[in-house]
Amino acid sequence: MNRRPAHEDVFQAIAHPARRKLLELLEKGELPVGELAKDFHATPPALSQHLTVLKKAGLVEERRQGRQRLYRLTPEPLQEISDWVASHKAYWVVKLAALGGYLRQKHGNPKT
Amino acid sequence: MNRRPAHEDVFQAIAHPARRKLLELLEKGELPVGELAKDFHATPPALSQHLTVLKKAGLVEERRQGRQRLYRLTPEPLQEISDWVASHKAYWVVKLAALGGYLRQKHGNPKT
DNA sequence: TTTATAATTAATCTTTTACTTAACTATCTT
DNA sequence: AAGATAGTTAAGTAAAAGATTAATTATAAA
Repeated sequence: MNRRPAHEDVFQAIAHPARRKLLELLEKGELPVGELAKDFHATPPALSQHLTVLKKAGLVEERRQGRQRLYRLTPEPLQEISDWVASHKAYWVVKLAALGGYLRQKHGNPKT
Repeated sequence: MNRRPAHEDVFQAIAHPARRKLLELLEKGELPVGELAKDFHATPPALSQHLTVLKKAGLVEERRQGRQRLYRLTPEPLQEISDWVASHKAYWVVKLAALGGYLRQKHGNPKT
């Protein structure tokens, strides 16, 4: 069945809030670990390990410059999340809209 | 800082492929556990435990009918995923488009 | 060349996750 | 009432995830 190993799974990678934060920080552009560390309450090894997870999931790439390591976002794998959301959202929307309709009937017309 | 406990986190809940599959199955409508089990290679307790995770994340609700338990999708918490994707996708798109541009320059014009 | 800096890797520990088997609860059928 | 059915809860275990401290690598500065 060839399932992708958990440690390369993008759903898994974004499951931890610390890693989502890292991705968000990297939207500012390529940054050295030291910069990431500033906005981040964790020891250097913990940070490094989270970055490794992101790297294995293909979400970041690393480049060395002097003694710094610069990380940049490579967002392509996030497409898988986006696709999953998109392919199911159609259903949710109907579902949630139906709930909205129900609530409007029940409580009056908050948002005609 | 009031972080939501991991066992109620929707990102965590959808991180496991088995749970994503359950959500997808439930798009067909409310179903008893036995129906879910058919499309699902797992022992009853394993299935039950995955359903519990989904329930704690607010993604499904359970209703008893005779000796069956019917589960239905309550997709509202998935909005958090959708919002996260939406709020970052703007950035990815630029990033990926830029890469596309780069590739076009480099390899000729696959998709003017 | 020694020392400092930036960050990772290694080793270890704790906690959480996922799964399993066994026992249990509730309902339905006979 | 005695099974059978549907599913959960409990208890135990193994593996994975996350964090920590200590050791290591590579580069830069003194």
